[in-house]
Amino acid sequence: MKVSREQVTENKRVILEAASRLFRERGFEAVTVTDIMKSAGLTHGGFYGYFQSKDDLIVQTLAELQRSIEPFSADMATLAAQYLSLEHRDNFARGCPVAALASDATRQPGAARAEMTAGLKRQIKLLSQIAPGEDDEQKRRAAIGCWATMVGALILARMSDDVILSGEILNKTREWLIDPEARNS
Amino acid sequence: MKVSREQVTENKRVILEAASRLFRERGFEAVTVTDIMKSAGLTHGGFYGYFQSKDDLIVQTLAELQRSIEPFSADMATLAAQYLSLEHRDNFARGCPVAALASDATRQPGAARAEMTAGLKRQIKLLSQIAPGEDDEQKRRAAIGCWATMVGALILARMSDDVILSGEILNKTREWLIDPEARNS
DNA sequence: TGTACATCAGTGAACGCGCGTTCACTGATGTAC
DNA sequence: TGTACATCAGTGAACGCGCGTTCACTGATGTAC
Repeated sequence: MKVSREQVTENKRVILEAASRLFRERGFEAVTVTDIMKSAGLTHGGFYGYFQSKDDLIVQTLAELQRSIEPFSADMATLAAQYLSLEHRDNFARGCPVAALASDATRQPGAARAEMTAGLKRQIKLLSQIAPGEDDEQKRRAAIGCWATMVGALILARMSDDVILSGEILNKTREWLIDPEARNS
Repeated sequence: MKVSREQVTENKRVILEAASRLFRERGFEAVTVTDIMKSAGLTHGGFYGYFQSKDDLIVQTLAELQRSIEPFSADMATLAAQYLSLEHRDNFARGCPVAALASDATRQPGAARAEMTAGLKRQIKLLSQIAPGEDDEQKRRAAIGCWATMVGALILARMSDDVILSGEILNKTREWLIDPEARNS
């Protein structure tokens, strides 16, 4: 049965939101079109009224995630403490898409890679604004270094099935990252 | 046709080697049992004489990769330069399994996660031996921090389809990591 | 050492299954008068 | 404003396909004498 134009707009939003959650939880391949539509309260057949293909959905989901990146209000130390928290580690669905989809995104075809790259550029630019350094060059270098460190540590912490090691990776990386005293002394 | 006992041992080695390469290139899901056996010069039917299931192969492949980690002879700066090189970025098949299989490994069932965790522990222990620091505590923290940074940077560099950005991520992270002057000054 | 036979690694057709995708149909929406 | 009709979003059965896995068969290996 046909639904109203407002409902169509809302449905597309809900489908993209469900896809965004499920992809981060289980990866692109393990999530089926039926899973996503069911999670959005619809049946699988209607999917192709909204998207050309599953690949198209992946691209639009990444585009949406990329657009939703906002400037950071906190400083780098606060951001690192949030990013490297146990809550973020355990919350795949609402957490960082780069960490959740790391190796999956790398293997996607062109259009998805392009959206991911646009997101990386935006993230680095925004991080540069709160990164330490005397000039733009130093700030950008610090932004890239800190960003790589946070993403890497979250991935390693999620990979470990030993909760002690997992927590240690998050804590030690945070200390190492934000406390200059603890680093090369 | 039956083959000799030596050939059987050799075949298992070749299958594991092919799996190790293909999994790093394309991920666990995208590689089929047929792909692996063909790459090892055999047909898919023989696979179940060597492994109980595809999951069993994944576990044994990770176990083999973990066992092959050797102590580092270079210092941290040299290691970072190798790890964050264009050659390593472009060579998935022979490169770091942690970076190549990051999000895939996280979603694997128990036995595979356990092998991955054993590998992480071994890697951190060996890196601690060449990490900077006045005592074991500091060395271990530096090992974890450096390791997270290298893994994260390689993943980000591989994610970007913009070669300029990709190279910049590798170079700036290397500078940021090994040059204390360039960091918080 | 040579021979006859049991063993079993490798082959490739076949299986059940779940996936992405299609399509005829349904019935509420939106429009023309 | 009310009515008759065209539109089209959503449904669910069905499709082709490729996957992991099984199995009857083949023929070289390894062994017993």
